[in-house]
Amino acid sequence: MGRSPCCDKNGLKKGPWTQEEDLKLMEYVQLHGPGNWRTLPKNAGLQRCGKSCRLRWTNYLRPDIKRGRFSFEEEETIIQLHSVLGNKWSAIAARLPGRTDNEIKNYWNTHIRKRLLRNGIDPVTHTPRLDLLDISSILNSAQLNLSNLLSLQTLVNPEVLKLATLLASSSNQENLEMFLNNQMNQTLNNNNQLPNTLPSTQLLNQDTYSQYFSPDIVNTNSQIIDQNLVPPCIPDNQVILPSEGDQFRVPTGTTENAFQPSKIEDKYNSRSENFNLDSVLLTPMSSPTPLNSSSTLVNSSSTDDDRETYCSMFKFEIPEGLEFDDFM
DNA sequence: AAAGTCTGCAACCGCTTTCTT
DNA sequence: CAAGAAAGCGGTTGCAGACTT
Repeated sequence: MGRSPCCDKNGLKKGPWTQEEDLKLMEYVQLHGPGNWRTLPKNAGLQRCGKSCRLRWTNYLRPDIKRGRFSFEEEETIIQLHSVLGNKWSAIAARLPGRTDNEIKNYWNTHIRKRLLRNGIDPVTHTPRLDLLDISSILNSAQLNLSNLLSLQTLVNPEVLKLATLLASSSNQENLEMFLNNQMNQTLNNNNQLPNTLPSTQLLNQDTYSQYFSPDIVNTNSQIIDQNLVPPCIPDNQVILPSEGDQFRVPTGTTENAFQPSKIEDKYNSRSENFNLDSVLLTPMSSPTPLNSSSTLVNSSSTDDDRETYCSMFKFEIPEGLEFDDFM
């Protein structure tokens, strides 16, 4: 059988902690150390449940907690980690000494997220928001050629645009139109969030996938940098097609041949000892939108703070040992 | 000055994972 | 090994203070 209940919920106090309660908890923990939260409230003379005590200690009373405003460096770290880890607040907090997951979560929701939205950045995908654009008018009015697409590069999610370029350059304009329409519909269906996954679930199998793309687009799961966090998505030296739910990106500057399986395999086979194909494919390789004064997202009226935040989101590291040009 | 609205954050809720018996 | 509690975690809520009308 399991353990006995941690506490009788009846009659236990809830809500804000008083100074007296804080003192009792601090004194007890200083004497006996944190842990054993089940018996702590009774032993410390607190009318709280153990869970409440644990939260109060870890989020507020712990002596190593750094209080006060987040520094620029901390904010930048949060944004970068969030782009990789998503809402894994505890994982983010583990990399920010003195900050709790709750504090980071609150700061994200009340400050960073709002600023990103204000700057036209999707806080979920960390890319410019596709829904801010009228893709349908682009499709209806403009010739879908390479130069038109490239002229949009400062506006559209660069990954999507690159994929569009890829398709456009291979005389695949019908597919491009379908793809962009699907991106747009998906965006609207997802509360205006720019999707990083393929447009809809019925497309996410190998058969229907080929409606849109030739197999030279590699599944990279490129938002995931830390391989320890996920099962390897590139088994052995195989280049695999996306499966349901997989994410994909195409590096900036990719030509249509760059991701042909043979190219990847050649690169893999000729790798040096420390060349790690997984890390290459798992790492976002784009340096997406040119952040210059003509960008509509970072313009002359943006504050330095805004610029820094925006720029910082796209700092990705290229794995050591990778000659990126060789891939192109 | 009062009422209404917004903002930030501590604390709670409920689900999942880990641990103990 | 199973049952069930503790611990961990992310999402949400409630409230106090700040700000706006």
